[in-house]
Amino acid sequence: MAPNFITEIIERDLESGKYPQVVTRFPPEPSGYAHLGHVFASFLDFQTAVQYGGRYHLRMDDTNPELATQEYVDAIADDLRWLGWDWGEHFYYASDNFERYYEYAEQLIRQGDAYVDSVSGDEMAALRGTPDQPGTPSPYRERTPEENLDLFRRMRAGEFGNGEHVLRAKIDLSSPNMKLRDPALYRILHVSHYRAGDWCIYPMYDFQHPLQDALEGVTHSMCSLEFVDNRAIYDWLMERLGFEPRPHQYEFGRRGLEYTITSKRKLRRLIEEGLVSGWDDPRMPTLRAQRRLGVTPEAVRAFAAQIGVNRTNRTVDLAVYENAVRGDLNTRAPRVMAVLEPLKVELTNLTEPQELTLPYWPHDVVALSPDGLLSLPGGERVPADQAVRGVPLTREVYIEQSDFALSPPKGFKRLTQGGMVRLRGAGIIRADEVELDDAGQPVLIRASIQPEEVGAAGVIHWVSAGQSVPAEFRLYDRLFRVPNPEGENPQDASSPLETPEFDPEGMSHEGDAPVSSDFVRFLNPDSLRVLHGFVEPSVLDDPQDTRYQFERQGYFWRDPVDSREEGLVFGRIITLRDSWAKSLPRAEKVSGAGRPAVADANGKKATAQAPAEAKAPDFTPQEQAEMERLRGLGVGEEDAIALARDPQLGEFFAQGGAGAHAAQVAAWVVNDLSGVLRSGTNRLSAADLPALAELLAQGSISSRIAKDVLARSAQSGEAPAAAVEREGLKVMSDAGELRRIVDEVLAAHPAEAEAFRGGKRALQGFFMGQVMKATGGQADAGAVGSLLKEVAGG
RNA sequence: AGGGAUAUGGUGUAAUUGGCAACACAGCAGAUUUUGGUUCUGUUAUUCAGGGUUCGAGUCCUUGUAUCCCUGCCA
Repeated sequence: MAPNFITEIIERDLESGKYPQVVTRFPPEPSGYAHLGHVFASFLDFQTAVQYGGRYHLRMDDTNPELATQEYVDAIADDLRWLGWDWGEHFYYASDNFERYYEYAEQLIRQGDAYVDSVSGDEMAALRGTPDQPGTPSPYRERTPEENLDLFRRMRAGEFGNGEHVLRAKIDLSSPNMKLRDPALYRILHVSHYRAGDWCIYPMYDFQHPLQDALEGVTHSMCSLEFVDNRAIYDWLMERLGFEPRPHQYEFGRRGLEYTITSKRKLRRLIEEGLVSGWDDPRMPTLRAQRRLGVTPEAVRAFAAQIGVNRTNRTVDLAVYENAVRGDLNTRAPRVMAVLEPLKVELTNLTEPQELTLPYWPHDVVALSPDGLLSLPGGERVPADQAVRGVPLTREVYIEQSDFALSPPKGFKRLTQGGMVRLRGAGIIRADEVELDDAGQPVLIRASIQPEEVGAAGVIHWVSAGQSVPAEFRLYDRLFRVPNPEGENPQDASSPLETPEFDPEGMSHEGDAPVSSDFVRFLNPDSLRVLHGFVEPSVLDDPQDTRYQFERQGYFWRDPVDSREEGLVFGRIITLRDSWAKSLPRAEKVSGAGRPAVADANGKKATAQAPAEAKAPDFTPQEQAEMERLRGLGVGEEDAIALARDPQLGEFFAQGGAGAHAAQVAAWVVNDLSGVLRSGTNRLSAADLPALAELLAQGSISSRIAKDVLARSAQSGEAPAAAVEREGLKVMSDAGELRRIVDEVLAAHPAEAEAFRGGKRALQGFFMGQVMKATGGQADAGAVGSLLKEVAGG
């Protein structure tokens, strides 16, 4: 996990001793299968704990009895274990603590912090008000604790029907944060829970989640950005219930993946409509599907590790995932050959069948091996010369249809009529005769093996026609044609035939169904191609879960569900990168593997806007008058605006009585002191500012010195001018002295100094900073600047 | 509209907290290659906009703009 704002917080907390160790948790709701979207969140939770020597919990957030099932619990835990996580005994269920939550709810009621409300759902929503309309108290808001307790107990006892009452926190009905307008804590739901049995009241997320964090001893509770507003409830609860030490919630931005959807509802729809074969259809983004596809846990984790963390929702380039998958497979998958779309070649001068011995690994993977050993498909590590398999070469072989062209495009490095090409490991052949079918397509090539000396531009793969194994090949491609299938994709042009009529007014008369926003129409019609071809016989001896690179085709493995000994089914995990296909015009592409031109996805980013003229801010007449008064004093325009609009700053400035130094004092107040003034941590007296300004005006201190002193005085309360006096601060402008320091600094950074002398002017700032550091900020910047220019220039 | 959050190359993140705008992926060019793969080398391109403070601003101040979240008895 690369450093991020959360690790920063953790390091601070660990250092200050706030917590003895980090405890995190990943809290999925068991109402669906884990998918690539969860990978990032779980990785952040788990890996962060690992990194700081803490522990991590897996927790099932199963407070909604209508959604949670044991099947999902098992599946999620299984997938996460597959990813390599081990939470030991720290596997929790929210439902294990229903009894304890209940006790805390009673405590809140007794404290007067919660009440039973008895209005309908609709009414409650109406009473909550709107963002600019404060809520109105429900008629039941002032029930006594006794009354509430009685009602709440009877709720639990099952005396009421669904929705008749709710328990609500009593917080603030007029809060601008809607979450704080007396959120519901418990609802009545006569549904039995898959684990907890016959409860009829269920805790809401906002009540349950913080409590569960606290009960587990979680320290840093990470969740996604949409819960920012909920943090107020979290903190309120922790405070009211007196948890100490207590967990804190931190929010991070979600990470989506291009060409992928993660909405449970939409994924379910794909299955229900038969658009994919199930939750483990290899095209699905679920972990089950990626497992079946053949992606390894190491690759998934490498992917997760590469994604950064911050507080913005972002969509990650699919290439990052593909890169992780390929990088993992390159050194994991032995090379063998398979022909997916066969074209028969007769080797007319091959008299006897041969058994070739070909290496599993290309030269570069061999070179990469640290111990010189290489894996056999079974996993055994052997010396390079033993990492081989037998491959039969017979008079009839198959090559790939796309590896022969009657009229080759420019740059074609494969077989052509009369041309030469190397059959991997079997020598060079020349196509002497081509037999065509009625449609003019080649059906048989008669070729002859040529001596090595003739040379060949390219190498193609092949299998023996008589001694290879028939197999089905499933070629998967991305499920969607567009990078953001859940967005609007206004520039969806990759399917010209289906492009709807452009309707600038957005008033299409046939717009009854929201078809345009329907993600299904972005499905890639070629996301699955099934081919029947042949694979070399060596694979029959290998373990079922061997991942191969079929040379020049991609990475494959046996479909763990559908492949049989007598009916091999290989699924393509991922293609090889193909810079040849990329360079070809669209029509000539061999397969649909090319990537559609990037249609800029919907609103992930502010689409560059015309230089919208900055609207003039609105000022009240009072502000206007105050600004003019300040301007009259000599205060700069920007500073005047700030002082006039922020009463805290304005007032502080006024106390200063700056007189002739008004402009300088105003600048300090606005630019350097606004932070401490607003946070209320300032100890500096405004009346002390003019004296400092006077020193600056006289030239005895620099503005850098003034700034530094100001910062210190804001903390200590000492008059800045007095601090200058006491610390003996003054501008250091003695040329000889400065030159000595500059030389020292240059000597201390020889590499940079050389680059600087060589003309890298950007280093000016670097050296200036070094000089300032060396002199405690007292060097005369102007003088140092000219010294440095001399160095760079001469 | 009220509140909240965010903004750095095409994409995802860094930047010693005011001092060389960097890393990875993608792109482009070249080298190596019995995989149009891999690897290696080089290279293009970035601080949302305007203003201010400063010797120096991605970072501080200010005014805007854009995007996302919040008005479930879901999580």
